Formats: sequence, structure tokens, C-alpha cells
Amino acid sequence: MSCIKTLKEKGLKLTPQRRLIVDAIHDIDTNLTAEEIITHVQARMPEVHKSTIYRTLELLEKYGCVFKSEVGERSVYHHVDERHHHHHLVCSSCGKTIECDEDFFTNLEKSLAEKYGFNVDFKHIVMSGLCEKCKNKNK
Amino acid sequence: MSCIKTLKEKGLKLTPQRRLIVDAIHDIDTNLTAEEIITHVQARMPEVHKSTIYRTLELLEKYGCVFKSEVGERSVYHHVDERHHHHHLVCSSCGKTIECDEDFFTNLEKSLAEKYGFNVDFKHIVMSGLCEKCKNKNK
DNA sequence: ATCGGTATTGCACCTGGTCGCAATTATACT
DNA sequence: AGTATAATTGCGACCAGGTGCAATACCGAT
Ligand SMILES: [Mn+2]
Ligand SMILES: [Mn+2]
Ligand SMILES: [Zn+2]
Ligand SMILES: [Zn+2]
Repeated sequence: MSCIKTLKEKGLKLTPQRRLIVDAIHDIDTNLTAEEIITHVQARMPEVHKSTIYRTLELLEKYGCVFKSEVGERSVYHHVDERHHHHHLVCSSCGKTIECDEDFFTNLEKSLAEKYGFNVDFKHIVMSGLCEKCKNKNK
Repeated sequence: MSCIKTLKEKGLKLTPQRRLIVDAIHDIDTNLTAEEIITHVQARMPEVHKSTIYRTLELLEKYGCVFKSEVGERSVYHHVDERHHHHHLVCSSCGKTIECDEDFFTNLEKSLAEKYGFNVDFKHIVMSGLCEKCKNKNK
């Protein structure tokens, strides 16, 4: 429930719309599409406009309560306080999703920082490719 | 000009619209937004519809003539036969772009394949983060 | 409990991109 | 050159997501 606390601390108003959006992110499990959030919210308060929802999600991202990742065209939102940070491998053929530990990226991050002085911002990445089954299926 | 050859080989029709799109990808430099391509094409043939352009781009991507990367919301298209493959580091603060050798990713690819049996599809990635200057600027 | 100022909302409209469909056209065959 | 036909095009409607603005509501001060 730290989302609510964060909003308060930042001096932002606690509207019923915002409470519902925060609820959605807590209630439903991880990796929500914007559409799922909109459905959840409008089920209990139908007049809430999608623009309100997108704006709130943007806010929550800005204050570190939520990650936003692009999966293909769509966006996926992801509540932040989880057991541990992770990324996702999504099979472009069958859609299967594998959780991938973020440790795999620490080397890469380090070498990009060394070579280019660049600090990459790897937060909850979604990578596409082929899972084991699909890889073998196609000969 | 291998794009044209590829289209022919695949038994696809060589329409004037398609020629113009291929021209755009060759004429203007690398990393084109869809908008730039549309402008280029419609400057010489105004009636070409955006849907035609998106469909052709999709085709060219499918047959390996062009890479498509997502930069934030927008898509960027990238002609394939370059000196060498690369990725990009884009500074989220000043917009600077650094070309990054794809070798940095081979370890990661290998370990993801070993651990998860998953073949990631890393083609011309665009990663955001902070460049050296901007990193230091913010204290 | 009321009040005022500011943050937030809903709305209407916009943009990039996708899709189904009927009209058009590139190509292969005669 | 003329024709058949499957591929391609332009169009319009549509989708996710974002924005400016006037109306509203939260919240702290009285
Ligand atoms: Mn996740
Ligand atoms: Mn490039
Ligand atoms: Zn799969
Ligand atoms: Zn920078």
C-alpha cells in the first residue's frame, strides 16, 4: 500500500479514482496491461475516463511505484515492491513468459558504463525471442 | 539496393510506391522514423497512403531488409546492410545517441540460452539511460 | 463547517499505427 | 499487344494512448 503513502508524501491529492487505480495494481497480479487496469477501475466507477487512468499511471511511474514496459505495441504496468526485481523473456511464437533474474544484466551494465560512460536504465525489461519448445519445433 | 532484389526473389510486385519507400531507406541516412519515410515518399507521390507505407515497411522487415526498433513510443526503421550490426544508447536527458557494438550482448545471449533455453532476439536495440555528461550534471 | 486555491478530472479532439474491403495494377501467359 | 488473376493499393473506420481546457473536488486554513 506504499503507493498511497508515496502520493501523500509528494503532496498529491488522494482522489477515489486514484485509490481505485492503486487497488487494481495491488489486487490483480503483476504485469497488468493498461486495458486490464481500465476494466478493473471502470467496473466499480464507470465514469472514470481513460485519460485519468493513463495520467495516474504516469504519475506512479514517475514516483517509482510502478514500472512501465513496452511489450510489442502495448504497455504493461508492474507494481514495484516484489520479492525481487526481474525481467521477462517472451516467446514470439507461443507467447510463453519466463521470469529472468536481473543479475544477468549486471555485467552488461558494467561494461557499457566502462566503455561508454553510459548508465543504462534497465528496469523490468521485456525481451522477445524463441522459447526452447518453439525453437525445436521449427526444425 | 538489395531490397529490390529481395522483393523480386520473393515473388513480390515492384510497385512505384515500393520503389519510393526503398529509395527513402537508402537515400536518407540510418535510423529513420516512420514519419520521415512518409514525408519523403509523399513529397514525390502525394497520394501514397500511410497504410501502404507501413505495410511495405513491415514486409521489408519480414524479409530482413530493414530493422524496426521501438524508441519510446515511436518506431525507428533502419536499413540493414551496414558496416556492422550495432545497438544504440540514447540519453534520456539530452537525447544524445551512442552507437554500441553488438558484441556487448553475446555473453548475455549465451547465458540466457544456457539458463532458460531461450533464444533472445537482439536486433538493433535502443536502450535509454544517462550519458556521461548528464550523469555528472545531476550532481 | 465553510471557504479558497490548486490539483485533478472528464471531455473532446488529436496522433501514430492497424485492418477490412472494394478498386486498381503488376506480372505471367497467350 | 491483350487478357486473366492474384497481389497491392487507397480509403475509412478503428484502436491505444496522449493533450489542452474548462469544470470540479480535495484539502489545508480559517
Ligand atoms: Mn514482471
Ligand atoms: Mn542504428
Ligand atoms: Zn514458445
Ligand atoms: Zn545526455
